[in-house]
Amino acid sequence: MTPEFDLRLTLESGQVFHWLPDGDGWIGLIDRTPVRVEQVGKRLRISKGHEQLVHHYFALDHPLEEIYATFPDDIFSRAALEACRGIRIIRQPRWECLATFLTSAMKQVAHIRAMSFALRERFGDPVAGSDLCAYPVPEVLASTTEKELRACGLGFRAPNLLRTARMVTEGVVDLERIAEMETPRAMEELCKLPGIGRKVANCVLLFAYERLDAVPVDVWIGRVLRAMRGDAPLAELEAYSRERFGLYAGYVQQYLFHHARVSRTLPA
DNA sequence: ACCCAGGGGCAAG
DNA sequence: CTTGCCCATGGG
Repeated sequence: MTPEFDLRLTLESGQVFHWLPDGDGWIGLIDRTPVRVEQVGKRLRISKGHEQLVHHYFALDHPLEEIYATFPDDIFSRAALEACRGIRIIRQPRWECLATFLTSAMKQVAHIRAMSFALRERFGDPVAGSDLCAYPVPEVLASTTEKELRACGLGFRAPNLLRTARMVTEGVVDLERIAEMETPRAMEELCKLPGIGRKVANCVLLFAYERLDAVPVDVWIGRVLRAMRGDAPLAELEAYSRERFGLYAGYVQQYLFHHARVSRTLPA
């Protein structure tokens, strides 16, 4: 007996990029712990001993009904909620989330997955009891070369990941300390890192720092917001969405994003 | 062949 | 403060 939750939608909604289908369930790593999860009707089958970890990771404590009650009353949001009911905003490890979304710039979800797996296999530690590798720690990535990162398919993102890994390793930006900051200050801090702008920083704030009002405005959300409000610069669209979507704007955004992506009914 | 992808950064207007 | 352009790479 679990609260409202859709495992498949959550894992396929473009928040996280390393889970693998396994029969009727999924296998993945939560940081360095290998876990298997399967949803049977309303029940969740979780690999032995990982119940607490899985509940926390998938944020099953988020008050979903209360969150839905704050969704705006327009045709876009209602349709997205109808189609995506049960998606939760996952609590991701900070560095893994930051680095992965740094590499996401101008890439489709399938490519982000491919780069993530390449980096894990090339530079991450193998995890005992699974075929998966942990996401490489900043210290290891900091000691690679741009060429090695390009070999993982990173393209122009390679120098950014390398320099960001170095800055995090050197403590120029402290990912733990950001957790204590007010969101605007945390945003400012994250944007010091090369390859991290407002969009990626908002992804990190939403998926790794539990700032549930953060709205990453990518090309898809940009289309939805322009359909709702008319053309405007990105910064204005972000402010508009947080004002209009409220306390859980990041949740609204995630539903709009996934719905737009799978239905493809919006104007280009 | 052509277009686009969960953008960022920098120069120029 | 805005807009334009380039940055690699792979899939449709």
